[in-house]
Amino acid sequence: MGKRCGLALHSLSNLFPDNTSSSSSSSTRLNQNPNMFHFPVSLPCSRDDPHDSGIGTSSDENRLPVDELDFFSAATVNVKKENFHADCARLDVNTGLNLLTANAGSDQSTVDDGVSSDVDDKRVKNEVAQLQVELKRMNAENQKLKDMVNDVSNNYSALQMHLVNLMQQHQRHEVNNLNTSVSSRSDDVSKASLIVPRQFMDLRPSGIAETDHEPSHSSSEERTPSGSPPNNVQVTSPKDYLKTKNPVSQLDQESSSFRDGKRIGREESPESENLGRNKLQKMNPSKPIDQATEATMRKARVSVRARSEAPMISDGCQWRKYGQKMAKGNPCPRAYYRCTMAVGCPVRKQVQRCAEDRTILITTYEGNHNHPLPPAAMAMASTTASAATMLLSGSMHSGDGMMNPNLFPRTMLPCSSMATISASAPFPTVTLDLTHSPNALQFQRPNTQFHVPFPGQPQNSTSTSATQFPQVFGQALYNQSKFSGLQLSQDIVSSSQLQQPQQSTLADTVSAATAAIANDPSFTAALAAAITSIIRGAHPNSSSNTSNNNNNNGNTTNSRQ
DNA sequence: CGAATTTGACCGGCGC
DNA sequence: GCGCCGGTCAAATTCG
Repeated sequence: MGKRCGLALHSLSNLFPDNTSSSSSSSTRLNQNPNMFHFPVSLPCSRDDPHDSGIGTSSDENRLPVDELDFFSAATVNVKKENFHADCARLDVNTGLNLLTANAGSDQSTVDDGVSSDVDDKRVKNEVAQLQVELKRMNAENQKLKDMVNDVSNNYSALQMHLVNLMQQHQRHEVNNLNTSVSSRSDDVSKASLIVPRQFMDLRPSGIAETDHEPSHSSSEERTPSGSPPNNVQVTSPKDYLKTKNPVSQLDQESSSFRDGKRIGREESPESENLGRNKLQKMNPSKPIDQATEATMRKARVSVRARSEAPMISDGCQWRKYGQKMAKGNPCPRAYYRCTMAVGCPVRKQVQRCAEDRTILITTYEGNHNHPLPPAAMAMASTTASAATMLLSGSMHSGDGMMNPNLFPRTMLPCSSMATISASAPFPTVTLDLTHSPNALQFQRPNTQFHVPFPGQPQNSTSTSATQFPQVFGQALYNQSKFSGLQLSQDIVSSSQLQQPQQSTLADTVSAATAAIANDPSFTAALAAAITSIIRGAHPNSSSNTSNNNNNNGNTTNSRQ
């Protein structure tokens, strides 16, 4: 978790450009804590008037992050007053507690100077005492932050449900059509694409295990996950993708999957294991859901479609090619890579060009890294994880009757705008499509493919692989905010893209994207959603991942011989 | 010479 | 049961 937070927040915190602030003081504060979890903390207190905060010290004034706080000023005025003290504490936490404390301590010690010759000792003691107090305060603040995150999460869920309902109402007639299509499902692929059983993945930690009572609406028309990417049929295989409950840990689940001795043959192949497990689950519904969950989680994939002349998208990770096959229905070979950044890392990816448009490179990621990732890789990983979370979390509500499962794609996906849930693969696959024009937008009904383009993606643009993910990143935040029911201007995404040099590294693009986002008032919404996502364990590089390392390592090492 | 890639073979799942 | 297919392995080959 810490890693995840560090990553996401770091990137975000870096976003706060000094240029956004008119005063140098704010920038100073920002610089002090580039890695700090400022976002939630600063919300209430932020803003321009340090004086109101009652923190009268000059140091406080200096520390005030004008710009950062400005983002939230409108929305948090009341909160500010109500939580005055808490805000003060937050300021202390954010701005560098030690400095403030040290100053106060020194002041106090100054008073003591005439009393004793042990001024230094007393000063130190005072400082220690104050630090302890501050530490307690910080702990309290942390707790508050957790509460805030929970609130955001709850709001997220509520808004999401509300949005779904609204869209359902507006699209009811279409839903009827969909239902008709579902009932009369035929072999026609186009029809099948309309059939969209709920998504079975629920990455939310708090997520209630979604019970899947629905009959299988469809099975995989194609076994190739990315074999026919252009047509992302939005169908899942309910029975294969058993319900999941706790995302917390995808990795944990993955690693734990090695416990059962079900594996036969190649034990290092997670895919095989999962397939077998899924199958087993079908046959034995009474089996603990955990196994099914594990299988589902492991099978979850994120596919990225991007136009690129490069043979492979640079995503910050190190990969080794271990195979290449000619996939059926695609003249272009499919290359198989595994992550080599750590021994036993279970992450694999497939790279293949689109049969219809060979300028489109389809990269499909599977699994979670069991090792720390470089910033660039983390940005990508978090983006894809966020995308998956955004889409998949929507499934949670399908079980409560709030949403017609068949409606899911038309409601959720348009909102998520950048991703699709593909049923063309035997595994739940989130497809991030970077190949569509920005104007083809979210609420535009994506025909039979629920292929939703990135709003900020230039159409028909041929870009280097390195330029793709920044857009994804910005889009991810955009979608996060949107999915949370909050509005984040698309300008953020667009501007972030504009700031991207064509040959920039992923880290640079991420920074640029985040910087662009920082200029938008609704940035907080995006951050809130992102944080929520992180807290929920959507981030691939979570501490839980680390805990899984051992298991994963054992897994991969269990080769045939 | 070590590392990375290539490529044919192998394995398991799945449909017929 | 058989064949197809996706995915993986590992020996052979290539590269730096």
